[in-house]
Amino acid sequence: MSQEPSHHRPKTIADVARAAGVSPMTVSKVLRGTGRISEETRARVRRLVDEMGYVPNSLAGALSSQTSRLVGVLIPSVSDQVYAEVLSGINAVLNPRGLTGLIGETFFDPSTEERLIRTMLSMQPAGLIISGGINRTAAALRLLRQGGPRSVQIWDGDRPDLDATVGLSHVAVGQLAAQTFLSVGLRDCCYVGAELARDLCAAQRCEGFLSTLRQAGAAARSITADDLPRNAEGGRILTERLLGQGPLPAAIHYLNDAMATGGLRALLAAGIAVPDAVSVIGFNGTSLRHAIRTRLTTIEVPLAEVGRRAAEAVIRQDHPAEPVRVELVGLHLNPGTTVRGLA
Amino acid sequence: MSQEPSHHRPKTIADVARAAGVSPMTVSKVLRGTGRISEETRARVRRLVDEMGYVPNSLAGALSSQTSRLVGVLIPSVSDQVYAEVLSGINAVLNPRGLTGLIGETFFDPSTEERLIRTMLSMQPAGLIISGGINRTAAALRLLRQGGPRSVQIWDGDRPDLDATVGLSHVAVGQLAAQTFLSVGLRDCCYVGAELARDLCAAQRCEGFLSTLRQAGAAARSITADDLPRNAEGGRILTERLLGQGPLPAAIHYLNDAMATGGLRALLAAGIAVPDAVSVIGFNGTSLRHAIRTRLTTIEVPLAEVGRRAAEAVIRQDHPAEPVRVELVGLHLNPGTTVRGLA
DNA sequence: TCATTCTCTGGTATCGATAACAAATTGGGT
DNA sequence: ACCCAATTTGTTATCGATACCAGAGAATGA
Repeated sequence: MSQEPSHHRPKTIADVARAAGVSPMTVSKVLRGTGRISEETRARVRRLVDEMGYVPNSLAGALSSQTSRLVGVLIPSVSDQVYAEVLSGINAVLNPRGLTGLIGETFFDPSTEERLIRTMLSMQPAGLIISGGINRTAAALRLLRQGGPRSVQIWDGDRPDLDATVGLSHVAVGQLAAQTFLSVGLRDCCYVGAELARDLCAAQRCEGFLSTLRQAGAAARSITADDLPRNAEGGRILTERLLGQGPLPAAIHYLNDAMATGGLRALLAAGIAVPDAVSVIGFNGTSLRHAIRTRLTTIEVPLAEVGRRAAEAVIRQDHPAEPVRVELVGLHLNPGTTVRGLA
Repeated sequence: MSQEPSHHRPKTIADVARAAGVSPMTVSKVLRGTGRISEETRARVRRLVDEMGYVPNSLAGALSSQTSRLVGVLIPSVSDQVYAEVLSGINAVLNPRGLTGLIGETFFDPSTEERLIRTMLSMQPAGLIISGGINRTAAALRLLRQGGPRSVQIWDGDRPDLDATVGLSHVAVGQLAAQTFLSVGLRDCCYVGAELARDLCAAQRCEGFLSTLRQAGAAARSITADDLPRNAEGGRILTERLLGQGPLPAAIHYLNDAMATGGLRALLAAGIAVPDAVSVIGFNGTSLRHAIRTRLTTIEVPLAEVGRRAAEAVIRQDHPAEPVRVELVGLHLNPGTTVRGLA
């Protein structure tokens, strides 16, 4: 509706410089607050920048200065509440500092992860935050170690990797669930999960759960599937399968709260009382803390904090060759109402 | 542990070219599959690229070719399940095409949004996807219209804006909730929400809800707060406030399912039967579809589809100056069990 | 007065890739 | 043998900013 017919060439720093009667270098310095520029020039340049609606080309800037304001973030899935919370914590640290997150979803697939790492690295990010608990390809590891930007592993604290690690011990989660059941005298327990072949963190929780029970002489088994989703529906189906397999366990630990919720539905539908007949513990489902009537007993982790600390680690400016740093976050048992006899 | 002491300068296309005995241009062509290169050279270059672990610098590539493989995405919050689903849909389209999303959270704040738009534009993205339902600053609008990349508004379909819009009619959501209540004879209704001053979409749902009821001669009110979170806790607090304000409404429509869940808890805690004494309708809480025992009646929107279609719109290569395109997605009433007398 | 130090500003080369075009090579066809 | 076309490869300029250093004035000190 106005101005030049169209394609008004995007403004460059040179346009601003010309308008302000200074050199591009001076404009650059004003914009970045480096060097010594007189207050007068500074004001004039800033006014021009505003008036002209000049937006710097940070691709060019990054190329020239060899430092970008991008941070790559690789997580299994953004629609999984657990990782979304972590992502939110990451952003809370990056954003105020002018850094922007490049987001990639691996869906627990090593080759997808490798492809994304390659893509991220090609954007010359200031750092990389990558979810652990996945079987990295050799090529992916090579790429990360080739003297690229600092990389931080999150989530999996049992197998620290990359330049730093911020996560939790998934083995400890399984142990805590087992000990909780044992502490109230439940000695026939089952782990229910999906995709354990790909999600090594879930596999560790399962392993920690089963071995703790067995060491205590309790009965321990698991029922899993690699082709079912790790949501309420998957939990429902696996629980129905479990119900069809003969005697009921006294307690069930689910891969996550979504699956536990589906499981509870299946149990209730089958007329099995929770927690009187079967006790249930989930894992980390933020949105279900406040569920209705039946409050799921679950193990919680400070998800946003994992993200924040990972982001802080990735932008830290310390000696690059220092030993691998590992930070673990704590676990919290939310008692809920689905474990019989729990305080 | 090996190789050069450290700082092995990252490899460039020139290094690969030298090793392969060809010019950088040839390597570039092989890597992008453009131009005509003999099969022999092609194979040699590819082998070298692999062996050397060369990763292209796409910042430099973008600067040179004036087209990046970045798409900016601005949503209110990634930890809000609703927007996370949308983001997931966006990624599902971008990722397979080698595009990467730059993520920014506005938290419904116009000045944060403006700052993020500026940041995104500085990365020369191929396009921008921005959540609507927020009072954009004049400066933000100016930036977007200054002939930058194609921008697509999502979520808010009532006030189309930018180069294209993919969303839903929030007014229609409110109307649907109202009509549902009216259809079963509930004529004293209340809207419960938070942050309506900033989230214009929620405000429209409220408006559509109240005005539909009033036009039908039913009693309609709302209780909101701008300083409460839009989650279960906020829902609980506001519902308690509502309970303290005298006579109970016959039906409540909540801003989202998280708030509705908190509200249900408050109602049950106060000994108020749902749906016998009070009926409840939520909005769009994907994780609660399968809730336990009490299944929330809610209005659902194909969230991932909104994301997918927005992503498709942003990468579409059609005439840039075509009229604003608007795509609306449909609403779906999930009957649940919290509306008395609903089929 | 002149050297010296600050303060402020600008010139030049460069970051790593690609667009556009030019050149070299090859293979027929007559 | 020669020319034309097709195929393959290379040269040069450029994208928009910044690092690095040089240079011009102004202020200070002796």
